Amino acid sequence: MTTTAPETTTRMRSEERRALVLEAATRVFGERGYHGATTDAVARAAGVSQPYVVRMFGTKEAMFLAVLDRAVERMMDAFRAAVAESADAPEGIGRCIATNYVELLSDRGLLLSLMQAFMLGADPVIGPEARACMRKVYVFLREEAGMAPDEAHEFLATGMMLNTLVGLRMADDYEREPAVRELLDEVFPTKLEFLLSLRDRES
Amino acid sequence: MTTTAPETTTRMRSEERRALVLEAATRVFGERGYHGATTDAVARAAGVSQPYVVRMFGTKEAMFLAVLDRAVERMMDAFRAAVAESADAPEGIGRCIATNYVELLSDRGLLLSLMQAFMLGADPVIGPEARACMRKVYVFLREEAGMAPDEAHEFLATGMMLNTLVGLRMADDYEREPAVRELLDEVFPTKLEFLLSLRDRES
DNA sequence: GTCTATAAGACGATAGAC
DNA sequence: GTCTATCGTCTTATAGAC
Repeated sequence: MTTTAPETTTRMRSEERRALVLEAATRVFGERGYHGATTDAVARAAGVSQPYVVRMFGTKEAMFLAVLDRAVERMMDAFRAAVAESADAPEGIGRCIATNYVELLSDRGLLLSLMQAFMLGADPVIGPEARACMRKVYVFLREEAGMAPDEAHEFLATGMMLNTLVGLRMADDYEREPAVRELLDEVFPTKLEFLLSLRDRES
Repeated sequence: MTTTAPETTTRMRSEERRALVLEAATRVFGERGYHGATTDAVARAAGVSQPYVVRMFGTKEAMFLAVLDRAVERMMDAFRAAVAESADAPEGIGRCIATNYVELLSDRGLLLSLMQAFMLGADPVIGPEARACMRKVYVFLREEAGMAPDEAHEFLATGMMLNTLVGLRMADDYEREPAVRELLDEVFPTKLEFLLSLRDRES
């Protein structure tokens, strides 16, 4: 309403910077976990100063919750897109969502940050928030994606396994270990090439 | 060889204490993760002093690796017992292992410590060790349990999901959230009572 | 809005008594 | 073998300049 042109520009740039830091935080949290990640590492990854990222979110904990919120929001967006696509797709809705799910790995750390949160159920602040994320996903699968309980269960189990294998960096052993090759060939039947390509990117 | 009676007694008590600390460490690492756990918390859980637990393992990292080793060893023991049992069991070997798997939850933190390690694939020391654990389990399922690749895959996926739901403390919402109730009823069809009973134990 | 400097606290590890 | 005391470091968060 009273928004002037310069003010809008500033706001936009500010939000862009925030998005940049949030993305860097997603990567760092995904890689090292909540406690292992430092605000300094996030700052360096985003190319800003450490006190600045703290200022931006107030506390490290609030920053993690923001990362979590963004992650689950993006995930739901991808799922919703998959449901829309699957209307005129020959393969089932499950496969359709699964394909989009694996592609979420492009957003480095997104699925891993979620997974890291899932391991902190005992935390008094992060725990409830993480449980809410899981509920959100399950309710989506049941109500919007129209899965039966056992379908949703199987879908979630596969997702957790994918996340775990990515967190483990199991692809690092793909060439060296025949058993690993067999496992990954089984788990990522179509998207293996994509997965292996992710290894080569920076730390 | 030169072992005297008193020395043996001392050794035994010493190993018992070590086992006690290892068990406490398993609980603490499982709950807070590698970085979130402090040597002080482990010490308090074991009822000894903080410098003592550091002395015992040299470093926090070495202590975590010892926890990891014990965890995977206990898991394989449980699996081997299940395979032996399944010889004259009507249900498949998968169900038999799965039953023993859920009962591993009694050893508080054992499965969660493993899962925490799986999220640290990027760590230069813990990462390779964690991948070795996963390989060990997969090779066991394929070669000793006689599972086909897709059976082993499904078994692992279910296991990762169980671990995740336990790490999330999803059972805390069982009564309050109908969706959670539905999910847990689906995932833990026979062992739900057992799972819910675990909630009530101390922190 | 973003930085430098730094305070305050937590943590892993060591020294040394018993 | 186990403790108390403590050092040095790392880390979050604040103060304040620009």
